[in-house]
Amino acid sequence: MDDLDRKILDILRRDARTPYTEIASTLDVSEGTVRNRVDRLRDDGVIERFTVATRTGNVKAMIEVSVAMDVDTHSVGDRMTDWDEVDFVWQVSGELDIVLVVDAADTTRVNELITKAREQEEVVETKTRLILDEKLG
Amino acid sequence: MDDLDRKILDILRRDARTPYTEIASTLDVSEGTVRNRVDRLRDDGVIERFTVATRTGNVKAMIEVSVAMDVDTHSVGDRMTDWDEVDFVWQVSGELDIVLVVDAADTTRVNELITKAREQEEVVETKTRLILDEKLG
DNA sequence: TATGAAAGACTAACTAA
DNA sequence: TTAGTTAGTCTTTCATA
Repeated sequence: MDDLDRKILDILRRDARTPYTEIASTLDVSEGTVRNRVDRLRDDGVIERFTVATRTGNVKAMIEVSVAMDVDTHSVGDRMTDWDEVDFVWQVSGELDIVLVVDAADTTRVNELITKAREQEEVVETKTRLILDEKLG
Repeated sequence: MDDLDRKILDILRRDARTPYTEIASTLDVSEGTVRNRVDRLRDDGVIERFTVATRTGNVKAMIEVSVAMDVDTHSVGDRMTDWDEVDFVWQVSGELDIVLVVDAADTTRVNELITKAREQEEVVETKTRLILDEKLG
């Protein structure tokens, strides 16, 4: 991970469809260099995947979920990855155990997701926070 | 947004480099249809951007930040987007105002980021939670 | 790093609902 | 009029030297 790698990643983060040729001329290296670097970054797991950032609904939110002491948070979390409108499921340290990042049509749908979370027998508490604005680092 | 759109998005979310021809044959439509749909989804803002999910460090964390009553959270948040290792800056509702999603080399670096956040004069409180595991929805 | 070959994406004209 | 298809062309990526 040197400076060139970081610059390539910056460009890809903003637009992963930028052609290697364009990245190359921007950074003043050859197309092959960019391609080799990207391949290596992928092999090394620095690039986890090429993906799309979407906004299918009008409301993004974090639903924080706390599960009972004696249950495996992973199995609860795994189940939630299958729910519609759930973009990410994070296992986190701290007060609550799981954070769902969701992208829903409206607040009613968010509410339905909260209800669904609360209906899981392992879930003892939820806290929800709307994501009012998102900016790229 | 019909079922075909959703299926295309699912595929792209998992691998945005899947060729249109491959998506097309998986979903039993023509390559042109996939391309037209993707273009439209992009124009409509459903696809915000093509990007890479990265893990440059070994520790991901949420740093929650609370700012003083009388300041504009946006200006504080905007400043933080420029910091290294910050992937996202969210303005959120609820107890704290801003969530930084960071990807740092180690916990020492996370700690340095927390310190940096606390050094901002508008910041009155921080809470940090490590992201122990991340799964795609 | 440079080049030719292969793969993929794009243009535009056409068809069907 | 809108969505889908197809054929031909152009661009990007890939493999090799």
